This record gives sequence, C-alpha cells and structure tokens, in this order.
Amino acid sequence: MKVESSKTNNAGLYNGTPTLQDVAKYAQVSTATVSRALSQPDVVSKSTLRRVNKAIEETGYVVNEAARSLRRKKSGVLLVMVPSVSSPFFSLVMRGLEATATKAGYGILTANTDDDTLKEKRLFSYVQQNRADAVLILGGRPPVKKEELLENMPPIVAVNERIVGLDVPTVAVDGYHAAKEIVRYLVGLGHRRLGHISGPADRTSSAADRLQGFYDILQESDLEPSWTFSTEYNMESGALAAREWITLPERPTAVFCSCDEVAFGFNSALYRNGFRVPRDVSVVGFDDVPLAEFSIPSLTTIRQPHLEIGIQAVRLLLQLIQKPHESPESVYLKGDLIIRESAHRFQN
Amino acid sequence: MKVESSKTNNAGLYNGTPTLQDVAKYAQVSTATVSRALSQPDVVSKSTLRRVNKAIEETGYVVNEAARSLRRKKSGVLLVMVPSVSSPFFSLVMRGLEATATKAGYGILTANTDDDTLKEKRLFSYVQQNRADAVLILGGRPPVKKEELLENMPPIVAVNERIVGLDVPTVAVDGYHAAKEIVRYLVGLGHRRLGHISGPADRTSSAADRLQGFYDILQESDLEPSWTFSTEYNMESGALAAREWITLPERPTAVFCSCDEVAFGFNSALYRNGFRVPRDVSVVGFDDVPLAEFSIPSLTTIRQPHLEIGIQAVRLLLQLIQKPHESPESVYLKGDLIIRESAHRFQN
DNA sequence: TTCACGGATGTAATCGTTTACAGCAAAATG
DNA sequence: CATTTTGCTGTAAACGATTACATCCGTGAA
Repeated sequence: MKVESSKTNNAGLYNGTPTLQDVAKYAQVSTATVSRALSQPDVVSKSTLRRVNKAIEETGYVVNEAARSLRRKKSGVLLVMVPSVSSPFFSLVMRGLEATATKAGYGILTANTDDDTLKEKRLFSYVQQNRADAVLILGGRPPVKKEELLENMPPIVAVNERIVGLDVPTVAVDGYHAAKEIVRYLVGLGHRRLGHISGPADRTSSAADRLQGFYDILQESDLEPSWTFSTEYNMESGALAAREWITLPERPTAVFCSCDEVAFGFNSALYRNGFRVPRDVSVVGFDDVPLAEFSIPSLTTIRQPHLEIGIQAVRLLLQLIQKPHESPESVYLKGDLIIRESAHRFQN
Repeated sequence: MKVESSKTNNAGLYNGTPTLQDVAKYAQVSTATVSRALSQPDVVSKSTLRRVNKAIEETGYVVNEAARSLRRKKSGVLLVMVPSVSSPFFSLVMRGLEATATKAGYGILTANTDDDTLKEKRLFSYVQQNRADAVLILGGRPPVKKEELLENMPPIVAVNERIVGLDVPTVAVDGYHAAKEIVRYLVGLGHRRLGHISGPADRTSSAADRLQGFYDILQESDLEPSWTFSTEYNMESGALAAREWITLPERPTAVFCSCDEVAFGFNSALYRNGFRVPRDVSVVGFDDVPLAEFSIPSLTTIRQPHLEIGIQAVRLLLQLIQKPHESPESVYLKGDLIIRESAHRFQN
C-alpha cells in the first residue's frame, strides 16, 4: 500500500489545503469514491470507507463549500432578513433560528433591512447569486415588488409576522388570542377604562391581531375602548404615548402595550412625570424580553416562545427547500400570560 | 447584430437563470470580456461595455457567487463569532458590523458560540470550507486551541475584547480610562464608599480593564475599595450581587456595574427589597444600551460608540484580508460619560 | 515601408466537487 | 454453464466564473 507521488500534481505534499484529489490519491481510490464516502457512505464498501476516512484524517481534508455549492446548486445557507438585529425580541428569535439551522448543517447570513437603499436588491441578489438557498423574513415587509417575486420565488418563511400580499408559510405566536387573554386579565382585575398602544397595525399583522384581540375582549365585556394610540414598536413611541395619556381627561386605568419596549418607554415617561406604575395605571406588555423580569416595576406580559419560533421556522423552511411545491401549513404558537408587578387590581 | 441561438446550449431562451455564457452570447462577445466588463470595466472599450451592460440588463444576469468564490478563492463573507446574538450590546455592535460589511460588498455569517459542542469546530470549518474569508470574534474567547490556529490562521479581528493568548488586532473602547472617568465622577459626587460589580475579569479583558480603572481611581483619591463582586455580564448576576450588597455591614453608597445589564439586575433586586436608586445607593453602568435611557431610574453610564466599533472592526479586517502579513494597529475608542438619574450626590 | 507597441478581445485551462454512465467482478439465477 | 443481477468503483463531464496567454489590429516612430 504505497502512496505514489504524482508528478503532475504534488498534492500529497501538503503544499496547500488538501482537496478531494489529494485524499483520493492518498487512499488509492478515485475522487468519485471519496465523494461518495462523504455524502453516501452506505454505497461504499466497508474497507474502502475505512481507508478513505483514514486518508481524510491524515490529510486534514475539509470540503470546499464553494465548489460543492457550485456543483450542487445549493449553498447550505439561509438568509435572514430582519428589520434590526438589535431589537431585543428579534435577536432572541435569531438565536433560535441560528441554533436550529446550525444543527441542520446550515449557516445563517444576516441582512438588516433598515437600510432602505439596499432592501430591495437583497433578497434577489443573495439567493440568485447562489449565496443562500432560502429566506427567513422577520419583519413582515415584503422585500421586493410582488410581481418580481412570483417569477422565480425562492423558498420563503415569514417569522413573527405574516407578509401582507405574499402568501408564504408563517411561524408566529397567535397574537389575537394572546391579546385577548391579557386584556381579559386586566378586565378581571376590575379595570373598566382600558387603553391600547398598538403597533403599526396598517403594516404589520401582529399589531393588527393584537388590536383586534383588544377590541373583541372589550366588546365581550360590554366595554368601550377608552383610548388607542397607534405607533411603532420601540421605546420612543411608548414615551410619546405616555405624553398623550397624561393629557387625557379620563385616563384609562390600564394600558395594554403592543410590545415590551413600548411598555418600557411608556413607564419611563410616566415616571419622569411623577406617575407610578401600577399605582396610577396598570401596564402590560407583549413578548417577554429578558428585561421584562428585571424592569422596575417588573412587567406583566405575554411570553413568546422565541426558541420554539426559531425551531419551527427553520423546520418549515427546510421542508420547503426539499419540496418546493408543497407549501407547508403555517404554525401558530401559543403565548403565555406572565403575571408580574406592573398590573394591579383596580381600586376606586 | 443578430443574436445567434446556439444548438448545444439553449441559453438565450431563459430556461434557467442566465449565466455569463448567456450574456456573452447575447452581447456577441466572449465570456472573458463579460467577466472583465464586470470586474475591471476600464480595460474594456466603451462600446463593448455598453453592449455587455445592455445584455446583462436584458437577460437579468446575476453573478453566481459560488462559481466566483471557487475560482477566486474568496467567499465575500465575514464570519462573526458572538457568544450570544441576543445580548443587547453585542447586537448593537453587530448592526454596525453588518452595515459596514454590506457597504463593502461582504455578507455576514453569524455563529453563536454559546453552544459549546460546536464552538471549536466553527472557525476552522467555516473558513477552511471557503465559506468565509475572515473572522470577527466578539466575545473574546479563543475559538480553537492556539497551536492549531497558528498553523494556518485566517484574518481575525477581535471586537470589544482582546483575546487572551492570541495576538490579533482589536477594536474596543478603552475601558480602563472610561472606568476611571465614571468612578471619578462618583467620587466627585462625594461618595467615599465605592463598590464594583466586575465582569469575569479572569477571562475577559474588558472586565479586567474596568476593574483596574476602578482600583486606580480609588488609589488616586486615597480611598479603599469598599466592595467588589465578580460575576458574569447579565442581569441575573446583577441581582445576585444586590443580594450580597444588602447584607453588607457598611454598604457602599455608590456601585459601579461592569455593564448596563448588571446594573438593571442590581437595581431590580434592590427595588424588590425596598431599596431605591439613587436614594439609597448610586448606581452606574457601562455600554449605554438603548434601555439605559428608558429604565427607571434612567442609568448613568458610559456610552460605547457601537456603530464606530463595527465600522473600525470591518475596516481592520478588510485591511488584513488585503495584506495578510501586515497586522494593522489595534483601535481603542473613547467611551463617553452619559449622566442620567441613577447616581446622585452623596448626602450624609 | 517596416517594426514595435499597446489596447481590446478571444481561447482555453482552471478552481474542487458531484454524478451520470460505464465497467467489472462476484453472486444469484435459470 | 450461461445469463442476469448486484455491489462497488472508475472515467470524465459538468457547475459558472476568472485569468494567463495568445492574437489581432491600428497607430506612431524609424
């Protein structure tokens, strides 16, 4: 079993990074066999497999993904489009995505979409360029014009938000029922004047769902919505809403914020104006970001199972990659009410 | 100028995604010319360039990055290794990294390192597989055994933390001077019993720097450190520290927390035990995450220029990719003291 | 007129894998 | 024993771009 040193190719000599060729030469087999040993070990004979594995070990061979991608027309990468990776909740979800994708042998390419100039080009370029096999869209905004997409649509799964005007499988918490649950909780605490600071309900399905849940529970309870305020999912918006709340003639005694960040901003601005939560107003959030537990006061909120969201989203996406023409069912998960300090029984 | 439809290759017929070949055929030039038109437009004649560009437009050609990577032996991707993408501060930095990398035509592949099982393999596999050209390490931990790395080290830049035992260019805030500044501020407010909740000073350079800054200012001020507590960079740890602070016979009147999250956890646990910040103790943080402004009380802290950190890190890395043997100088940025509510003048 | 030179383009090899196809020996079948 | 099947392996052609080298043509100098 002598290793023949080639003249045309001094591969065995460890001059560069070893290739399949080098392994093949070392193991005295063809490149096809090495390739098969790697991808379909069961079709290779035991003894050959051993020899190849040893050769791989000895040479320190690592597959070249660029070559593999070219040949297979698969990159092994998922593109994640997210409005902002620094959003506390999105970053939690991304962790779940990353973990699951990695376990399945996929890498995660991250693209922030807040940078409008590139937003449109991104999806197309990454996937068409063969840099990514499929796309996870976190913010809910359709990345390119619909018509263009339909022409040659890569596998797409929407996460957290349905994408308006684009029918793709979605993984999200059932915001409608979660909203109902938390508002019902407030009503149960004796509150009769309830307000809601909603997200951008015209653009995002999550905001619309939560808003609808709010309305429907009020109706079931024979109550009128006392106040609604529509804004973005961030702390500044919560602070803005607080300034309006303060001016109200009949202030709601409980406010349902569309997400934890809005609640933080709301509470913060109230605090700075001498109001105390929950003494002066009960406040609840949505998401249960890590800070909800440690904020002052700690925040009663809906827990979104962020890891599970990531797991399911990747699962659907891989399914879609395998069978591009069988669109899998969307998955709606349950959010759990987490009771903490920020909402109190209403006392007249 | 008639487009000849080939028999061996029905490329012009838009059956699959168009390739360079198709563009070449359409523009009546060779693939070499198209390639040059793309990468080095100045060596192609004006008229040909126009023709090629038109052909690209018409066919909707997009470069196949897999093929390009294979040939160029460059992937156009940077690997970001981060202990946890859901850390508020890391996610801010990542945004800066992503923005700068995108602008330079690079993609960002994200790898969480909290999942120990894969930690070691990651750096090697991604770079050796030709999936990434270079690596940004955010957490400070060396990803593989040192010896292995030295053999065939890809371009690496450390972000936020120097990597112990690995001499690579680093981009970070000068934590030592920033710590001195903020502690000096506390001393200036009249505090004489000062405590510090430090990060993992044995493992991370940032924690060690801040700790040293704390010590040195006390010494300059002829004060003894009243209390130190070493822990992790997270809220639970802050809460843990609070429980110890409460039991102290002579409680420090001001506490410097190693990061904002620790401060949040600290404040939160104190609040739950009936203490108020800054009435009972002044607290300062480090990082200035978005929540610092909106927390109750708002947090006096050191602002880290997270965007600038991202920009500089990518700049160094690209420099290193271009000239692998000229290791660029590390960059240390200045952190700014942001004065808010959580620290007060000491009143006896 | 001849020659050198530079600009523009084409030819073809190459990057490292995968895989259709073919070949071949041994086992199974008739 | 002849023939088919099965299991394993090798040959060589892709995948789609880049680039060293060759070629061609026009211009200006000698």
